Amino acid sequence: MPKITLPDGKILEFSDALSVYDVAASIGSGLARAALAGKIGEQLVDLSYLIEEDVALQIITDKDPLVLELIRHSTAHLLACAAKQIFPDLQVTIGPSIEDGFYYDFAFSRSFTPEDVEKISKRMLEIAKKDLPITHREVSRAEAIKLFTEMGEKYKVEIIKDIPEDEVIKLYQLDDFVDPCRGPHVPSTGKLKAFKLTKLAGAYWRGDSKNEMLQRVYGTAWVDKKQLEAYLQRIEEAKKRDHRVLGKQMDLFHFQDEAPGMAFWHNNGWIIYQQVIQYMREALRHHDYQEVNTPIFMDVSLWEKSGHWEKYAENMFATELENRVYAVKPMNCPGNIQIFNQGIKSYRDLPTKMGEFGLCHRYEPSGTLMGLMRIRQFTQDDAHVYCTDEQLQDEIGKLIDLVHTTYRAFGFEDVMIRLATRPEKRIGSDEDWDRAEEALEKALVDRDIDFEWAPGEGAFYGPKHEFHLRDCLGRVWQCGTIQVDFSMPRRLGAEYVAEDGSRKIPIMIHRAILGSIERFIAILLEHYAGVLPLWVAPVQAVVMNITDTQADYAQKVTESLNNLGLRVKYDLRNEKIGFKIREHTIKRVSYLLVVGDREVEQGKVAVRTQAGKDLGGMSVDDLAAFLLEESKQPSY
RNA sequence: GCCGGCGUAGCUCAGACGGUAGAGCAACUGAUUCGUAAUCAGUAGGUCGGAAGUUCAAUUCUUCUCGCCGGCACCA
Repeated sequence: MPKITLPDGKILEFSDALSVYDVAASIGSGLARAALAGKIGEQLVDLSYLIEEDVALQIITDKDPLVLELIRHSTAHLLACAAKQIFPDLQVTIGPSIEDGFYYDFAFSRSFTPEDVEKISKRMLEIAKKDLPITHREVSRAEAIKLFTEMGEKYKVEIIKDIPEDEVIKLYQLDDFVDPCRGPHVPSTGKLKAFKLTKLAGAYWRGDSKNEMLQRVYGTAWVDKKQLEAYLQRIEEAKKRDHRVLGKQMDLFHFQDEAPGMAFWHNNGWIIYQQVIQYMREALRHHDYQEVNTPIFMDVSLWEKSGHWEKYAENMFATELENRVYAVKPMNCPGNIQIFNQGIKSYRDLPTKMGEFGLCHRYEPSGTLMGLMRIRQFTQDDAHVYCTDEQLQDEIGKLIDLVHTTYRAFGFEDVMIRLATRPEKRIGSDEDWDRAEEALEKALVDRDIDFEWAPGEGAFYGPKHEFHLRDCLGRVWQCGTIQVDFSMPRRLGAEYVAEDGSRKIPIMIHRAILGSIERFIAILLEHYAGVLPLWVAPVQAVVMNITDTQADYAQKVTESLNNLGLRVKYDLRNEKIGFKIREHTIKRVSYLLVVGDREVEQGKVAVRTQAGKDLGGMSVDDLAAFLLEESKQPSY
């Protein structure tokens, strides 16, 4: 006699066990038609789920945000079903739902071509149209293994063998396709109304590069066509703000074949670069840092001492000259310690904070390079804090605050934080790692900051906080890090004289806030779609004349603004004003200043924002004051 | 590094049973002097990423290679 509590508190009583679908039908035929699944407690269940006891039940329809995951997962099954029908000798593996969509990994004797994907997609549409039921049954482990062994699905057999003993094995059936799966799924293929296969890619079996590579087909799925279209539109829009596209439009930087993973910075881009560094430089001063600079490459012996040569050499560039091997720095820390080591340091000198805008080179695998986001030559806004045991916690806390202040200054609120712990490849004792990890965790907990654990992802010399920002397509990139290191100072002989006269080894905190300046600029560009805050914008305004008559005036206005330290250009070309406006709008110039006879007469300029807003006529003095105010650096 | 796709004018892209290529924009020249997202006309511009092979002939086919893009693995 199940008693069913609905979300509105209403209680339905039934004399016999019944399915979720039956409950929906008892409420109304419309609901029965719209129902896609049920939610019992926190658990999503199939419509066919049999309710035998008293439960709190919610009927899930396509209005519910939870349904997207369900639809995507079912669409992945649909994909596998279609693929298997077209290529009977391929093997299926896994196919989960992911953000915005799903994928399915297949093992096949040859590679899929885009045409294959086209065929599969067509078949998917056909099966969806037929509105075939998606059913399931429970089987024993032995039965499941037997079935998939007979089918030649060795990956499935492996998966089944890994399912915990006490878990029931359910086989979901969609047309002739059977897949062991936890479910739940939508009740029939007709519910899958809006999907599209999007990408073809390789992926290692079980995510391990030692295993064979499978073929992954990505897709996206939504509850209706309208949402699908909106999503595709969104992706198109996002691509327009790709920093690589903006880099060309705004004339910021370029890459060329001879220097893979290394940017050529043009004047406009370099202005951004310098503005960003300038801001950080002043923040350093404000927070009692020194600023230093160390060599780009040094004898390999130093890297042997630091542990890099053992743990990190495969990512380092090196060259042999004068019978000695020089390694190009992938990090600034060993060099930085050399500065700390000059002269004798007292406990009174601690904490010592040394910042360095250090140019690093890392030999990144070719397949990972991506615009400015992942490159081989970049500058870090690096710093090292040398402190005592007692100071450690406090210093970490200050750094977390500084990271947040800085991100806010650049307009970022959406920051994801991870705590990466000891990796397999590491130096230092387990006790040190314990202390370091605890200190990092405590700093976050004390501040009530949400974070995720990233087990095994720390640096080889210490655990770290990772601060992640998103790019325009939702990919997250690590920017800032705070790393606690007990090993490097010892290895490289850093020490200070303690109060009792003994020599002690300081703890070192490595920290980068922006991370790589290049990556940060890429994210900054995408975040603002190129329309940067005025204080970073490479061209803050362009003065343009309507006809030749105002050319002198335009030049004079430009000059007077530039004399105040603003970054203003003029455009006196013999072009219509609409043409000039369009061009500079595309180049993301912040303010467009039009001067015609009217403005010359009144000693004014007509001001228009990049977004096309007309701010009307302003006197040159008023304009200057306005621009100067807006181009002030944020506080630090 | 691995899987797949791509590489043609400064940019965005088209194209060719194998017979050495085209558009728009940009550039240049001229006309036009114009009020808030493209004025008109003309001119010039390419070892079709690089190397080798097949062929009478390769930018097109094959192999290798470099680079870029999307994923995967990696990302101290």
